[in-house]
Amino acid sequence: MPELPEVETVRRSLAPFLVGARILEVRFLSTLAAGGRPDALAAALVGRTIQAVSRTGKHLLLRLDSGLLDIHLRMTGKLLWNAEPGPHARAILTLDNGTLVFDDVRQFGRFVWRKEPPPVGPDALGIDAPAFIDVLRAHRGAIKPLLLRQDLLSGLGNIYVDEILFRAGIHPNARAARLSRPRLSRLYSEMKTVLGEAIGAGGSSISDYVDATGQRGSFQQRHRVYGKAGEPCPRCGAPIRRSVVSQRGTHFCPVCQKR
DNA sequence: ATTACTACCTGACAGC
DNA sequence: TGCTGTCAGGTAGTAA
Repeated sequence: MPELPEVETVRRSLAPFLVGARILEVRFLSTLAAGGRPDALAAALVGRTIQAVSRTGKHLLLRLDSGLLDIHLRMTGKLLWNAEPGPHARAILTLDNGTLVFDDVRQFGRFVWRKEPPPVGPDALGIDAPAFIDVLRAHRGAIKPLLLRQDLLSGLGNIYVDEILFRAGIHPNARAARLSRPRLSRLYSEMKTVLGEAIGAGGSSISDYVDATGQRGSFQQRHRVYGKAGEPCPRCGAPIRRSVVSQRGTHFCPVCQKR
């Protein structure tokens, strides 16, 4: 589910409750969520105070007195403030001012205790244009798989890559190293624009994404190609096509997006 | 370095 | 109703 705009929306909705709060109890209802060692992780958290809530890429980071709790929501993870735990609740953190429930149907999400920030590339909202262009020109492959690589650039996922490539007029299979600097510069500015708009809209709620207070996002109403196979391209009217690129459903306009 | 494929999990939905 | 197959916002691991 969540890509950079959704994780950032969760961060913003959660930070006012979490910053300064003390962790009183941690219960993992699924050992998977704790990476297989729920007792050790719970012990590292209990008694600590949350000093800051930050984000890099799709990782939500709670800074405690002694390290970082790295929460990755993967596909279906949700963090819910003061919600009743449902059938898919995987962890419950009792704080001195409320309760944080981690809900995750598919159980891909993870809580990881770290001393250092997660090993991912520069955040898509933080990277500057020259660095962005250099990263992409340094690789041979198709542009879409490169944009999805979190070790190169962190935060983009399947929805936003398709939306950004559409707005930049670049075909998902275009070879990154063969794109001109002006086209990559355009890609950079469209990336910033799309991510900014999506955060402003509270993210994209395709099926079940909600922020920490249960609010859905609305950016799905502004998707131009994602999930729109067969519908007319908003720019030229040609039918949006769906293909598979690096094992991911890929949506694009075969007329507007050039290699 | 790049690409392909499998696996991890569960649920929704289409088609028979 | 109920079975089967496909798909899903993510990523790690292995092999060619």
